[in-house]
Amino acid sequence: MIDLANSEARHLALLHRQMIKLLDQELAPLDLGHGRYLYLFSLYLRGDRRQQELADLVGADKAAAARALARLEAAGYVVRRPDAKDGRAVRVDLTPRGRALRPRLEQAAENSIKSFTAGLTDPEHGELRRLLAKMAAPLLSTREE
Amino acid sequence: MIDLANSEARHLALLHRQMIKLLDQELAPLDLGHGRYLYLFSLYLRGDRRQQELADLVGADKAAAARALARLEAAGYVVRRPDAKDGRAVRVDLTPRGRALRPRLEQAAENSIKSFTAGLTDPEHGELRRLLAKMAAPLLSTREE
DNA sequence: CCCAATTAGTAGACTAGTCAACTAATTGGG
DNA sequence: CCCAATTAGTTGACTAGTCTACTAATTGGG
Repeated sequence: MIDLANSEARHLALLHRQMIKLLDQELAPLDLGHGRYLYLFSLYLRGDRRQQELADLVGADKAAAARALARLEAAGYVVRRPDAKDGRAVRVDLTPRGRALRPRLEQAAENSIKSFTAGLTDPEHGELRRLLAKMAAPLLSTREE
Repeated sequence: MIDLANSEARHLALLHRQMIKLLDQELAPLDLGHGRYLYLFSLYLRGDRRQQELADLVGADKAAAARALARLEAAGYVVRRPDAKDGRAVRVDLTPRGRALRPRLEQAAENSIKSFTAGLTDPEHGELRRLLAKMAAPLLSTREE
């Protein structure tokens, strides 16, 4: 009951906001923000997906995904076109420009994570990854790619 | 380089959003949201603080703090009045209503954290707390209460 | 085979965070 | 002792998330 103000809720919020700042610094030169880059990573794993699928992979709301992908399209990184087989769906794929971005984007993500975990030893970093993955797993449940 | 889309950046974002949802569910009956309750915890540690001090403790921007505290005042949980000694500053303190909220708020926070870490064993939960605190420490640096 | 239920996407209102520009008060060094 | 620099707070523009309500297309059971 004591020290709840100092608990994981507070630290999690603090660290997430810190991660956002680090990411935004790295991503700004690429005309990207922290709300958009994960869609590109999902498309690097496999392209040509439905919007809803991307929302699930990123763990965001479909409304958020729609807005993020519209901005990625405006930036020329993806194209969205109606699905030939399903009149409701929109298919999203990388443009050459989006594909060409990959190495720089991977570097940016790596730099951010390096700064983020600078205070931890390597084993601690590994343990953190494990714990976060374990907690996140049920949230991603069946939708894994 | 592989699996960056699955790395801590993504899991952290996912988990933070999940924590926000759990908190908002618990806090809604108290007329509170996840962006406001931490100011109350800071005031439970010690009341009658300047706004800037509270922003630092919570780890938020002074603009965010100003808005959050204005809403807490509107809800009747805190009062804000000009500092007698410093004409720039605003002092914030709990109202009786704000003080009376404490047990319910502590319960709400505890419930949220319990759901949040439901997938971890107790030792894992302890280790997670330790790692998050270690990373958050430099962000809170000198401003500890 | 048709209509009810489900699903994909969009749009609007809301929360909450950032940063930058501004005002007003305070402070400290020459 | 005064003016420049700093500090506290507010406001506005922006990002990004949520939820709800809506449209339109698809599907599946009777």
